[in-house]
Amino acid sequence: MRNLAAVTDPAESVLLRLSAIVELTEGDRDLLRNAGASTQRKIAVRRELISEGEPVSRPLMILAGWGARIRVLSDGRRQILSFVLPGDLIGVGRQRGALASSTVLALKDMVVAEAPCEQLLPDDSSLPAAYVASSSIDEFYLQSHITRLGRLTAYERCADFLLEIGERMSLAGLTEKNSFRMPLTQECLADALGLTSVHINRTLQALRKDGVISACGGRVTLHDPSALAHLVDHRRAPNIRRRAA
Amino acid sequence: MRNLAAVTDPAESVLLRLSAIVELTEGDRDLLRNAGASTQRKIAVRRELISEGEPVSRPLMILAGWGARIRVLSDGRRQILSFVLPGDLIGVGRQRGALASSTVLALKDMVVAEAPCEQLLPDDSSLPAAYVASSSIDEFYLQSHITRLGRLTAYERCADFLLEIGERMSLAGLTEKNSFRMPLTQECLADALGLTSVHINRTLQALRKDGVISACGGRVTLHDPSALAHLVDHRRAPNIRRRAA
DNA sequence: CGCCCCCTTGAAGTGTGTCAAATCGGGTGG
DNA sequence: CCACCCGATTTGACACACTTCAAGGGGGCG
Repeated sequence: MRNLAAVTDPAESVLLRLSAIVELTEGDRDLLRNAGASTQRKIAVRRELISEGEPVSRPLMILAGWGARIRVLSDGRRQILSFVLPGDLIGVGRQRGALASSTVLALKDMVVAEAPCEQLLPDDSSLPAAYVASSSIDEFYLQSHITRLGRLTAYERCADFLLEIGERMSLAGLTEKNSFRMPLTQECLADALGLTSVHINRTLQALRKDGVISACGGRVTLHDPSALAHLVDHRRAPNIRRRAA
Repeated sequence: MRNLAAVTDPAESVLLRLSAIVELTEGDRDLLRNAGASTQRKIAVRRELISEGEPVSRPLMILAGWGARIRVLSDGRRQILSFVLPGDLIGVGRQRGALASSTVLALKDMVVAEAPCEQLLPDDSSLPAAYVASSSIDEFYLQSHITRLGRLTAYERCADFLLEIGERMSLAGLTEKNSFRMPLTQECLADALGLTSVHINRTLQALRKDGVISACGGRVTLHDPSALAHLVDHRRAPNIRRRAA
């Protein structure tokens, strides 16, 4: 049972996600587990994990909770650039001391830990490769988000977005069948998808009416992900080693 | 005269851009100039520099020409994710052999060369730092693009976009005062900014009528960049060492 | 000269935004 | 256990930014 494991080991999501990217050595796993156990700290809702314009701290791994990378315009308009999920790494492959290009906000209480430092790894470690691959996956999702905002309708944006989150939650071992927790308000969805919360509401209703998703109590179920993926021409991240299953 | 220098040394734009990011050693400059002279090749318009889903080749530096990173949907809709300009690096900090997440297309005839290989650099080289910083700047621009598409009006999108391109051209030493060449069709602009070419046309007219830009013969002039930047809440890339001037 | 691509313009349609009010649901205090 | 409150969701009516469709014009190039 993956979910039970996630409870026992705080770094479980990170381990799952990274081993879907590269083959981790046993040493790597220990390093991650140790870092997860010894350097973890909590970030309360609404707190900023990283603040735009300030020097970034050490690279972090996300053990639990949801965050969002955001930009806020001077008149209050807000854009969510990406969501930060358990298993994700942030700030790896950045030069130390560089200024953050955007703010990362905790949407739910989060637990984070410091990612093992790249300079102090054994020679046979595959973590450097994992870090590089992890950031190319992040870049892929940024590109997908651009395409969503630029060329998809509201209906397609929602569907495509839910597919992506489902994929990412699955990588972190946080799905059961095609269902996962998604503790986002419709206003958050709106800020991510470039719409208003009113329109998000109507669009989600349309998706439910069409029977492609159901949602209740912060839990989303995709009824037929592959059919939906085909419908909205959804692309999955390349460079992920598909599980045998 | 910077422009004359750009003619004499093919790697001039790369040198200018990278030295705005980090302090380059004399050895670094030689490496870049040599690579620029010895490994350069041309890419004809409409040719793909990188093809989505295929393994990426060696990291490249752009010596001349314009390219675009694109995604195409199955029904023909197209989104331009970013533009590739002289001085840019592409594919640095990616694991060799990984699959490309998007296609890079030459919009004009391009000249590219292989970027000096990270493994073969002298210890005092600052190129690794430059590569890392260069890709965080790329990421910054992706984030800006998301914000443009998600939360700005057509008018703001165009203005913000032109400011960004002006900034980048200036880094590569390709501006004169506030004017630069921009060989993009309005359809390209539309595909980048998530609009139709018809609407781009009308929006550019509005910008001209308001006296904020003028454009003729593929040359754009921004009449008062800082006022415009303030108007549309434009943000410049962090981590760029401003020239003393 | 004539073709082709790109830009330009007009008129009409629609997806999404705006504004405002009602309802729901979960927490809190009496 | 009920009364209240607050944020989130839902609904309706209307407005408008942007799209669509279609036709015309301009400039480079064979």
